[in-house]
Amino acid sequence: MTSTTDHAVPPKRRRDRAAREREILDAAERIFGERGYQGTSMDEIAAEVGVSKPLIYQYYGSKDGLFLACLSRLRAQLLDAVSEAVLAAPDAEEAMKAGFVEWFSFLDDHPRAWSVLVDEGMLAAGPAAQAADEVRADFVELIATMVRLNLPAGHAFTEDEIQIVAQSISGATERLAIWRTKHPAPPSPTQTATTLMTFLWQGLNTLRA
Amino acid sequence: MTSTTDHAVPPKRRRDRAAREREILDAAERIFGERGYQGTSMDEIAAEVGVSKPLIYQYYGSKDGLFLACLSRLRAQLLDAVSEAVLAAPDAEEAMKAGFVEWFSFLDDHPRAWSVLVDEGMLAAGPAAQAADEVRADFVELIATMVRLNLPAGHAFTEDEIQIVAQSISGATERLAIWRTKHPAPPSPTQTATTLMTFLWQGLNTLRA
DNA sequence: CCGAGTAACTTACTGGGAGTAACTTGACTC
DNA sequence: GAGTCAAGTTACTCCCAGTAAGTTACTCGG
Repeated sequence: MTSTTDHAVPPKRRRDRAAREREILDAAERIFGERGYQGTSMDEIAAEVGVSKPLIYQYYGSKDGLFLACLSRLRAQLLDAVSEAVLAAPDAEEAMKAGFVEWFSFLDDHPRAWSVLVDEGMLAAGPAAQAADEVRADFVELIATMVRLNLPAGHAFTEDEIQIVAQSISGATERLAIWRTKHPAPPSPTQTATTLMTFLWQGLNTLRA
Repeated sequence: MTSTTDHAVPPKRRRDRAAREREILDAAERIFGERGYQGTSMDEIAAEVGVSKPLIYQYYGSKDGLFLACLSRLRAQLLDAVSEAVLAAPDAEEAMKAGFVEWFSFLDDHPRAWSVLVDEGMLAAGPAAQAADEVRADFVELIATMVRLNLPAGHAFTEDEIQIVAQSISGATERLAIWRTKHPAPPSPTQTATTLMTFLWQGLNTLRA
């Protein structure tokens, strides 16, 4: 008598591809976030999902591919949050500040996301590098747009000059995010954003006053 | 007759520890610079030096340890070059600009060094992470010193605020260095430094004028 | 010149993890 | 219920970081 174990534990049913991909991505995001890229093995992720390793390879191609997929999704969420804050602001100055506040807040509220983002340097070499750059480029473009809006109509700035400014700001925010996580008692997102904003807006020279 | 093969090809003589360590470090720097951290195997470095792998482990402990040693030496050279430029300048503004010019120039002239520096994110996790941070911290400290010198004597800035500014500038320069390597025709070190300097000094707001 | 001691160095291995070839199982269609 | 195709698995290979245990060259006191 096939002792139908009570109310039928659904014993690992098959799911369609999209659902499994999401499941795998969720698990990967969590584990990468906890242990970092190097510290995570594909077997571990497979075990977590309750699936075998080759399935993950079938869907994501490689460890880099899976990591990149996590990275892209997280970056997109972050970009959405920041964009929303920026668009809701009344003027350029407020927009930039709101963007910074949201950036630091989001990272405070999503520590796992954060770890994945930090590890993206891992992809510096290899074929995934270019894809990783493109993901990051969205952010620089948002900043560049804000910078352009802040310049007078007939300004004399070249595209390279605008890029230099936008890249600088992007690099600054990323470094500050890292700094805050190592700081025993980091300044609040608002405070950090305010100081950064003042500095970027006024410049070093006028800070003397 | 021990046929002294002509003018004695020294057939792999032993060397004292310090000399071997330097030899290993040089080879490691070159290969890490060419293939990146992940793409380099310890066997490869060992073969390059003409020595067996365990010797490298005896001297440097681990792959991370060896990489960190390369990183430290390169960072020290870079810091020296930049410090010298900064100290030779007549005032704070010139000092900062000279520092930026030297930073970008050095990285242009030492592409291998550069690749290693980019890959330092590789150490984000693991026990080497803290050591890597300390190496980088020297740079931030140099910048922080310049920032402090530029502020009036009885200023009202907290240490955290100064750190925010210094970290931002450091992050900006690193990101710009990466940007320049991907740029098909990057602006010259002087040009990049000038634009960055103007932006940092005047601030976004005054750029409008 | 010779043995003892030591530092430089090697051979030969383990373990773990990325990636893959080849096969099986379940669900749906006609 | 036979055919078919996607979902999924077992059972490997290879590569590479790291190590245990031994061997060889140099040095220094006698």
